Amino acid sequence: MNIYDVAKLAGVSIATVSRVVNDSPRVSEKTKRRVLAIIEESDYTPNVFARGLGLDSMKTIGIMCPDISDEYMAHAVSHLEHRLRAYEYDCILYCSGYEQKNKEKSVNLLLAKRIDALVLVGSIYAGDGDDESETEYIRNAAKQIPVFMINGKIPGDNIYCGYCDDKQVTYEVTTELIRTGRKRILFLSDSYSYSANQKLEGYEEALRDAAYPVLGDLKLYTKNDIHYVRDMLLARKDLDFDSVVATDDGLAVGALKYAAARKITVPQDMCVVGYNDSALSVSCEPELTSVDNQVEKICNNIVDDMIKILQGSEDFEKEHSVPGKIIKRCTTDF
Amino acid sequence: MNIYDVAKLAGVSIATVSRVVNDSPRVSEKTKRRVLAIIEESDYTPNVFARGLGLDSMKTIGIMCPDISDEYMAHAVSHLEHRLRAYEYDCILYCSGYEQKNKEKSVNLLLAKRIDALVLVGSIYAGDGDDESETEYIRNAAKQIPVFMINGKIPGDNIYCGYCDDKQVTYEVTTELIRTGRKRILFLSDSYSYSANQKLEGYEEALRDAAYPVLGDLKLYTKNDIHYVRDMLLARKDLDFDSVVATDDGLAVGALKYAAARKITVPQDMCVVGYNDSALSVSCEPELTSVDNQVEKICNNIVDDMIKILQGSEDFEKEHSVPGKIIKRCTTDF
DNA sequence: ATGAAAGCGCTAACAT
DNA sequence: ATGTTAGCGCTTTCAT
Repeated sequence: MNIYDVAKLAGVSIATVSRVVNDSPRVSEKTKRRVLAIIEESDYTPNVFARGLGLDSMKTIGIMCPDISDEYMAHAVSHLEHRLRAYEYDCILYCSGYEQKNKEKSVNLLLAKRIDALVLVGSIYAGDGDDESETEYIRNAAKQIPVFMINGKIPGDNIYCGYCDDKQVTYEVTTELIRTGRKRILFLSDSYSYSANQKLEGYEEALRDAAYPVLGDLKLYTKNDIHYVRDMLLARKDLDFDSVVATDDGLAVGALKYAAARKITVPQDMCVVGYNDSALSVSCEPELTSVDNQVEKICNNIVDDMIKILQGSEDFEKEHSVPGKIIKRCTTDF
Repeated sequence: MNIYDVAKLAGVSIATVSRVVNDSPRVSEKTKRRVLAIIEESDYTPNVFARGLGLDSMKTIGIMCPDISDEYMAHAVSHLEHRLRAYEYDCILYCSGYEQKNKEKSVNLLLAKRIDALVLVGSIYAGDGDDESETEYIRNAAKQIPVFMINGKIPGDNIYCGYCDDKQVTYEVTTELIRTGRKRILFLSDSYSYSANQKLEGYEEALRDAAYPVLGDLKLYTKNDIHYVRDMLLARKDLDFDSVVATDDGLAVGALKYAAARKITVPQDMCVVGYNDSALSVSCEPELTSVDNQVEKICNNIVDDMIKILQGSEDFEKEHSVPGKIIKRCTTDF
């Protein structure tokens, strides 16, 4: 059943059917009703490929993330999908993995699909900020279609960014820890991404502002695996710390497991703060104080702006920064 | 840059370019090389819409799940996406929510996209097995394209199912609990889905086989929220149980929190078994014995068969059942 | 081995 | 208000 069949059945031309389907005002109420009736009873659906060919768009947004089974990214994708659906856009999902080569390849495959815009979820795509060539492929993509970053920031034409102010909130967290008497705060991270670097900056600035030394020993990079972190900490007998600022809840829970193994009481003898306010944070014992980085808000902002940009409007922000929110639970005494 | 431009530059017809692009053997090695060179240096990519229009396929699979922020579904989608990518299929993702109406609407929107096949993730789509009309929209979809269920089973032409043998493994878990002396086993669930019903059957059969009574009191349906479950259990002072079989880790962790609040020692005075072997199960304390329902295996099986079906091969299974695996941790004494 | 041309189903410019 | 028709860029059949 195509537009010709419908036209024939309704006794009109295909142009009229097309007008009806696209809700053009240049059709009389009467014919419109007749055509609509035929469409209804014949179960006609316009061929999206033909339409795409003509308009050079299928109203599809490419969403790329390193790993959809990561809770944070899954949440981001969930919000993006919902918001985009409200605007009648579809999402095609690419999980690129974490390797540079695959990230580049995925972007190219996605571009070949003639998507209307590209969303990159995860600060991993922003690189570590040092090496420009690392993000070259993103700037190239932006030459063809608008590119949006969730939780990442890279400069460039046609690139729009939304992120949590990780530096500020990590500064606040660290400062609270200092205020409540912590002397040796361990910074625990699992990556050198843009966002991890922001968190580190906030941590260091808080230390400096409190006239604390910034010690290399107290900055640890490890694998985001609860047991791995616990065992690693257990093995590092030289390490002396009375609190932990982690860039992810998984790392924080690992620290909690370490405390349990060493019979260290939390929060009295050790404070822990996680990041992302994930399901882990209420599953562990004691329940974890964590930072909510407002991914829903970021995603909604980005989608709303994307639609405006795709419609050619000028009324949007090139960047959105939202403040993080400290969710106080039981692993801190503030 | 389109096929005409490439043809002109290479001094051949568009048919030849098309043959080269599609790796047809009916092109001389020499022209092939020349055309390939032009394609390379001009960055030509075939227009997927035009190709889709001609072939009536864009090599795209529709993946639908109620909620991608659910860990289980996120994992399923992750595995599906990876496997499909290996076969050069793209995924378009729809999150339908849990309401019947939206599920039906989402399927129809997806069908209108002229996807090559549809994957339904989550036993929620299989209904509760009682009401046929609830799954009518799926059988209708199957009239147009093959439909695949991850963790669900509904009969019908062109519908293919992959699932974990939830009944069997729940039977085993319950039997172990009985063997280790548990008398009053609470069955905790959050839905009446196909899979939840299978688990219930396994639970009941185990009780019957052990000549235990099957008590209505001990079958509880609640919300999948850790604190909610804890508080609900705390409020039900009448309830007497010495172990819990939960259909999801979140529920199980809720039971654990209840035990902690009541100072009940786990596993000595109360055993708990979760389901899905999620990140929660190693985050909580003590760590949770859980059932791994082998979602990766199910997804891979389904995708492999899907490809065969799309290629017209007959060498596939209409159904895949994989056994669940009990991951023993610290909340049981078996 | 290669080319010419029909056809896929739609949108939109133009004609009436 | 409605119809006619030219693309959109590809695949494929049929000639050569």
